[in-house]
Amino acid sequence: MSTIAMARNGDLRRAILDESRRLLLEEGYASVSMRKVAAAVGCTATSIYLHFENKDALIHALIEEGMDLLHEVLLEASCCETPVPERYKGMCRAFLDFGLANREYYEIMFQMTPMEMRRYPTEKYRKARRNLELFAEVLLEARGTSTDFDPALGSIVLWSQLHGALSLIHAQRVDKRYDTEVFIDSTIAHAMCLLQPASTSSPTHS
Amino acid sequence: MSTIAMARNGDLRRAILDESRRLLLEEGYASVSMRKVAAAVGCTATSIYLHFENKDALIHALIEEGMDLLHEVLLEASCCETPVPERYKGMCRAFLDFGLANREYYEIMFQMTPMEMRRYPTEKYRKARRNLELFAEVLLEARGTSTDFDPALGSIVLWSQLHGALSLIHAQRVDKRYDTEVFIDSTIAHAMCLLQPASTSSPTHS
Amino acid sequence: MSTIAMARNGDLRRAILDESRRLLLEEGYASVSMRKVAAAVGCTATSIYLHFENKDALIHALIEEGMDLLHEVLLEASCCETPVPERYKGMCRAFLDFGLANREYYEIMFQMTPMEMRRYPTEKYRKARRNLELFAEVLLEARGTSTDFDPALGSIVLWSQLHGALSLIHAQRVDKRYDTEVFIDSTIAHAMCLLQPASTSSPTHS
Amino acid sequence: MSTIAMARNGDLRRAILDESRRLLLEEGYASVSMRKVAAAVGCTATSIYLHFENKDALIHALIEEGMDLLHEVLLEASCCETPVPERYKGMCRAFLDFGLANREYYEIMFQMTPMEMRRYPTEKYRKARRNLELFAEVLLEARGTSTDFDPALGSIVLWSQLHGALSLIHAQRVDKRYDTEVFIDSTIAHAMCLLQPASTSSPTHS
DNA sequence: AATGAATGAGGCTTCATTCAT
DNA sequence: AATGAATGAAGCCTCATTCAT
Repeated sequence: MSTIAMARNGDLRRAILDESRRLLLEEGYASVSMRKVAAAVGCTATSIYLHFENKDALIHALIEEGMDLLHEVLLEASCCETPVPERYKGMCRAFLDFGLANREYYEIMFQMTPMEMRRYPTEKYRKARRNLELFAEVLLEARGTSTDFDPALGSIVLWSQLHGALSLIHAQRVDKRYDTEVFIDSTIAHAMCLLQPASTSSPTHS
Repeated sequence: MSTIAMARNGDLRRAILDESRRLLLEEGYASVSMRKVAAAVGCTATSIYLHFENKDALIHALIEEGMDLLHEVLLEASCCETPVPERYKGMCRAFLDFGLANREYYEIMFQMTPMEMRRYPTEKYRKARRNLELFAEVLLEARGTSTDFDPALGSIVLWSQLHGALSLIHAQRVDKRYDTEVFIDSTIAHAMCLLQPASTSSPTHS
Repeated sequence: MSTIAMARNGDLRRAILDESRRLLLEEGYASVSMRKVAAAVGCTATSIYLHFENKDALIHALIEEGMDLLHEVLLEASCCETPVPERYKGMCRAFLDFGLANREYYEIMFQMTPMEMRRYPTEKYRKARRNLELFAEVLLEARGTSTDFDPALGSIVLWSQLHGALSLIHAQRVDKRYDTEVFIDSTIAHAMCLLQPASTSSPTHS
Repeated sequence: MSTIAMARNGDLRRAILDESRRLLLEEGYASVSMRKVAAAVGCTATSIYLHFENKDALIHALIEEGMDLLHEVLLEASCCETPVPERYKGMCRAFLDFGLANREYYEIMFQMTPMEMRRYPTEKYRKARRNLELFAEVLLEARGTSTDFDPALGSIVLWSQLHGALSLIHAQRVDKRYDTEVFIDSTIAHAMCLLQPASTSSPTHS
């Protein structure tokens, strides 16, 4: 035990976060218990409380890390000088890839209900919202603002669509006949619609 | 205790299902425990096992009820003779309304991971798939089949989008500045895109 | 369920005993629970109580059957006209074979302490004792009665030795280097000593 | 509750072991449950898990204590300079006395089936085997090694005989007409046979 | 900054048994 | 002769958290 403790060189907080994330990703949310994290990190459960007020605070910290990671990924996809459709597509793909590669991370970030978790502190939500703003920006660039189109609202719609795709994939609800790759491509194709005004043709009634 | 027991004359199974749903709605999945359900219903935990083999079987029964309910709703929205775009829109709205009105059902039906729950028995999945088929049918009617479009795949994409919207609403992740009604309308508007072939031209605005 | 019930043709008591024995032998004592027996037999747990006062009574009945079975086996080995040493050896082997072939049976017959089980009714013990008497008889025939030798006591000593061998085998405590067959043979060889007066040679002190 | 807790100042582990043994002795193995032990010792069931990984680990600890105790007793009986027959007899008696005086230990040490208990860790079996080796040594000294006699095998046969005697006594299966003392003496007398080659001649009395 | 001991609540599940029908 | 509904006790175990050191 002391050897493990030695290895982490004083930065217990860091070690706790790392092991929590590893446990989350490798063994699922149920394995992120104070005891198991402590065991993995080589310290006492009690020690965790010196660095995190309680389990929720630990989870919140993980969520924050996830949000930052996602933000980096999206920033990179959005700040380049590629033309709008490609950039938009790249951002969608970046979001989806992040969700696919970090299932459990993604779930605590976006799937958890306030009921299951003391509410994620409000000030941190702002950080999360930056990601949406990146989507809003590219939508603004593509379609401008009009009475017909609100980029902020559009970004939420887009996000919800991408989120839905990830959510079903994670829950293994997508028909196995379709490869994840195929489904992802169709999802992106559908998301591209948001770059253009709705076609005026069809909806007659209403 | 006997007074409570009196209250549910005879149909304990029904009472268990109802209380489970209520707990699910009011306190979240983690709170649905055999003990709590028993307490809520006014019987022993053991008694639950007379009606359900184990906790999973109880959850599965709820899922099945939800699936049936959803199917009814969608059938009604789909079988009428209204023209395609209206019908399609009606089905989307029916799905969303179902999700909004039955969060407790919806979450166990579509949000739960196989890891959290012994897999939902395969034969029951077939029942669940009927709902997707209704969507596929209307998409087929609207767009036919082509190398560019697979109605079955389209129905999954549609479903995933609607699901994403519900999922974020349930998780209370949608910006409060937007009324749920507004978000729902935009969601449906976006879903309408699937009725038409993707525009071949690149977007015009830059 | 009714088909199974049909199959047993009114003799539920017999079916219960048969399934209990099967469960005992195939799945171990822990699997002999009223519910499991009932499930195996295709009736209600309650029904068992119509035929057996309680679980102990059911176990007692099994024990009795076991005792009878063992008695048959020993009778056959003892009543023939073979000369004493062979007959004696045959009886030992019959006892050991019975124990090897009916592990769980054997354990409820001889291993269970009164603590684990309401005491086996006294009148039934008499039945059990018949088996010892067969051993006593052959010992009497071989060595007669003297101040040095009491056949009844000798039969208990013999029985305890054979029992010890079976008990260790059942508990898988015999060194794996020795084949069960080899160990059994040595056991019998040692048991043969009882046919002869203790050698006067060695024990000097005391 | 605090008064009981007071009583065991500091050594909870010891108290748990002691109370487990007492329960084992007084109520049998089936009654050794985490809850009962906790109640007897005056702590929470949870607390037991601070000292023992699970129920098996607790039982294993008891077994180990028993093994050590038995080894001490046998060592003392075997290391003295008394001549072989006396020494051998002393060891037999020591083993039997240990079993009589420590039924609770003895039963978990030698009676328990792997099915009832996750297998006793292999490395601890080595400790148990030392006891057999003491018997093998004295048999070797008495009879040497030959094609007719394998001291190791002989020690197992001896052990099984002694074990059988104890097992029947514990299960209260020995006819009450015979005093335990008398039965024990006969057992030892029979065990003495192992010190000498089996007589080659067939028994004389018909 | 960290630990070890302890707790109380609660998780799912199985059991033998009873009672009214 | 048989059932179905129900119970209360108990099984093992894990959790987040606290407190004294």
